[in-house]
Amino acid sequence: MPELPEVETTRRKIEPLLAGRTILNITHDAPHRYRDTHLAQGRRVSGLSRRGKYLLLHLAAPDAPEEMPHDLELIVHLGMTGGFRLEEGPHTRVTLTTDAGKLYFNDPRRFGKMAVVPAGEYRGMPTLTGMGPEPLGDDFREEEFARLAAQAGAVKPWLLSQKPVSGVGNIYADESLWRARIHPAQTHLTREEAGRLYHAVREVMAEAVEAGGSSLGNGSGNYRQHDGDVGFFQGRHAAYGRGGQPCPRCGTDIRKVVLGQRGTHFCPECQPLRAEGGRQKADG
DNA sequence: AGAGGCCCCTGCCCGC
DNA sequence: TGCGGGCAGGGGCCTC
Repeated sequence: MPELPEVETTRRKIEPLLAGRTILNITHDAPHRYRDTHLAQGRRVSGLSRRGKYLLLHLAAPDAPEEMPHDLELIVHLGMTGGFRLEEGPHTRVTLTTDAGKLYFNDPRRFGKMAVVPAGEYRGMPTLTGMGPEPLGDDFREEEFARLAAQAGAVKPWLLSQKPVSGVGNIYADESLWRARIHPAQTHLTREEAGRLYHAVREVMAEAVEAGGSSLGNGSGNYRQHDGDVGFFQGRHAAYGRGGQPCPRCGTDIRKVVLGQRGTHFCPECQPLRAEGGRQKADG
């Protein structure tokens, strides 16, 4: 369940199960995917935060006073199919045992990753190191976003890079571009286009978080929270997954193409590709 | 420096 | 029914 709204929903959902608990052990059979998890043993989970699509479990020494900052973090990335469960299943990859019980990490495709690191020490994790601002935070500023967008190549792969803004994945990139009426392959956004996209990203992310994210899949239950809850933002998708269906704004069939190796959905009428005509002087 | 391609994995759906 | 191909919400690494 892996874009920002799904990760944030996961964070909120598992926080009551983990906050204040002591980790007794973490077991798995893939040391290269789940690194140094033994370091979490005996630590107290002092809080759960999120950065982009990464979940961060704050790990404090057992005897550390409340006011002392945590010194280790368990970083969790859900990949494409990762999620937590209360019951063990055929795709359980990691078992997390605390003094309150067990929590299982379910991940059919095994793209998910975990690592225990010193707090804030993200060397060797290029995406986390180069992560752009949180889309719903005060650090995400329209002027800076527009400045970067003016220099960027195709806008959708640029959004997916996590550099201009964090947490945007394939669904919310398509939805944000649809809302901003910008073609996914548009390069060098104008100031007006960048402004529309900035606000679209913020709106889409805020609405999706409030909706509990998007739960795709065919009802078989792959994409849901540990307690069985599903998000309902998928019912509001205007472009993503709607190839061949009418655009909610103009009725033209949504087109599906491949861009940057990712399925990409857009309205050819509302989101025309603007020709990069006569070079303008970049004197600003 | 930065963009594009390929790879990591498994499951499911579709068409033949 | 069986099987091959294509596809899937991500990101790291390598190559130009």
